[in-house]
Amino acid sequence: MAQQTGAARRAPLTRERVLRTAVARADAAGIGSISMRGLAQELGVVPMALYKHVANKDELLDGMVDLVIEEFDPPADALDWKDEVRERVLSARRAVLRHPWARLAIESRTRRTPAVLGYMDSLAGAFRGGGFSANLTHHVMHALGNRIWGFTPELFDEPADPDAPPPTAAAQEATARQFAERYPHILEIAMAATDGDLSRVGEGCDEQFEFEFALDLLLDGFDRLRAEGWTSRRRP
Amino acid sequence: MAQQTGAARRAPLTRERVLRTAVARADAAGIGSISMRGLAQELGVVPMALYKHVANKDELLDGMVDLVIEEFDPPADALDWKDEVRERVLSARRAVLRHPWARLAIESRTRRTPAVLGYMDSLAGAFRGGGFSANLTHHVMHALGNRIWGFTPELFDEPADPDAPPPTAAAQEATARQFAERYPHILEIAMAATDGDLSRVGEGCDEQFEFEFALDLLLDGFDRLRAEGWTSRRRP
DNA sequence: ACGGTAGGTGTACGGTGTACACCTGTCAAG
DNA sequence: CTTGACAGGTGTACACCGTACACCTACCGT
Repeated sequence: MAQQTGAARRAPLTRERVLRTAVARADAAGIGSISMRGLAQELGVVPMALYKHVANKDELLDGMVDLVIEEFDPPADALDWKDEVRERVLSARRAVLRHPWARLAIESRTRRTPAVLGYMDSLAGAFRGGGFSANLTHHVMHALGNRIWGFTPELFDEPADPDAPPPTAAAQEATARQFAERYPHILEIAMAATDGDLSRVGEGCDEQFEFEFALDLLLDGFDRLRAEGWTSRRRP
Repeated sequence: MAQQTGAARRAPLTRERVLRTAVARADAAGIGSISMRGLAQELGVVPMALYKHVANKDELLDGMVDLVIEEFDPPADALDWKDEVRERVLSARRAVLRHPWARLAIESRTRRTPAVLGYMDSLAGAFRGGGFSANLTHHVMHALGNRIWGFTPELFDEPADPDAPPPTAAAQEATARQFAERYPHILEIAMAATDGDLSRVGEGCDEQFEFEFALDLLLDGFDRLRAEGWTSRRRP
C-alpha cells in the first residue's frame, strides 16, 4: 500500500512484458508491424523506455524468437533417434506455424542465443544418442539446415497478398497457361500437382507434405551413413 | 553532334546502369548500403530519378538478383541428369558466392521474375529429362529448397563482424570451453570439426563441403525414388 | 514550327532506430 | 529521518529512409 500513487495505473514494464507484447502484435499484424515506436505506444510508454529492457531492435527480435523456441516440445527420449529427431523438428514446425512471422525472423537473425544453442545442442544429443559420431552429427545437422526450425523456403507458393483481389478461377487458369510456352516444365509440375485442374493452382502446395518428404529423405540418408560408419575424417 | 550540350557530361541513366551500379555497390559495401538516396548520389542524380527506371526498392532488389542469376552457367545437357543438376546448382553457388549479399536478397525476395522462373524451369527440365515424373520432380525441387540457389543457412558459423577485433586463439578457446557444461554436444561437434584444437573454432566450417554433402545426399535419395517409380499420387 | 512525352528535378511527408540529457520515485545505508 | 545512488520512464533531437506529387526541360516525330 506504500506505492498506491503511480503503481496501480500501469503494470510495470518488463523485458518479459515487452517481448510478449511484441509477439502478440506480430502474431496479429505481421513482423512488419513491429516498430519500437508502435510497440511503445501499445505499452502506453514512450519509445525510449523500451531501451531500458532491450538493447536495440535486433535484440528485441532475438528475444521474440527465443519465446517461440520455448514453445518447442521437450525431448521425449524414450524414442528411437529417428523418431526423436523427427518429433522435435515437427514440434518446432508446429510452433513456427503458430507464429507465421517467426520464419522470416529466424532467417534474418544471426545471434545464437542460449535458447537457440540449447535447442541445437539437444538435437545434436539425439543424434549422438542414436549412435552417430560427433563428426557425422555435425554434417548431418548442416544438411538439415533451416529444416531444424521446421520450415523450408516456399519455392512455388505465391506469397499471399491480403490486399490483392481474389482472382477468379478463370483468371488463374489464364495466367497459368501463359507459362506454357515459356516455362513448359513448371507448367507440367503445376498440372501434376493439381491433377490437371489449373484453376486450383492458387491453392499452393501441401507444405506439410513437402516438409516431411524432404525430412524423411534426409533422415533415411543419415541412417544409411550411420550404418556404414561414414566419416569425413582426413579431408582438407 | 546535335546534343553536345548536356549529353557528354553524364552518361544517360538506364535501368541496366542503375542495376549494375547497385550490384557493384552491394558487392563492395553489403546489401545494407543499398538505399535509393545513396544509389542516386553515386549515379550523380537526384533520388527520384531512379523511379523512372525502377518501380520501387523491391523491384530494384529483384533486378539485382536477376543480374546474379544471369551469371549462372547455361545448362550443359550432354550430362547425365545428376551431373547436370549438380553442375547447375554448384554454378549457382559460385555466382552467389561472388555476390555475398545475394544470399540474403534471394531469401527476402518473394517475386518470381522471368529470370527466376527460367532457372527453375530449366532445372526442372533436367530432372524430367533424366526420367523423373512431373510429380516426383515437383517434390524433389521442394526438397532441394534454397539449395537450388547454391546456399544453405550457416547454422554454426559466426557471422563475420568486420568491426570486431580479431579474437586471440586463447580467447577463442576460452569462449569455446564455456560451452562445455551447457552445450556438451555442440562442444563435441566443435572438437570433432577442429581435430580437438578448439583455437581453430573461429575458422568456421567448410561450407563448400557441407553444401556438397547435403546436395549429394539428396541427389542419391532422389535417384533411389526415381528408380522405384515413387509417386505421391492419391494423397489428399 | 509544334505538341507530346520520356526523363531528370525539388519539395515534402510520414515513417524509422536510437543517442543523450533529464527527471522521478524507490530503497538502502548512514 | 535524511541522503544519495540508481533503476526506470521522459523529451528532444538527429540522421536517415522510401516515395508521392508537381514541375521543368530537352528531345522527337509530325
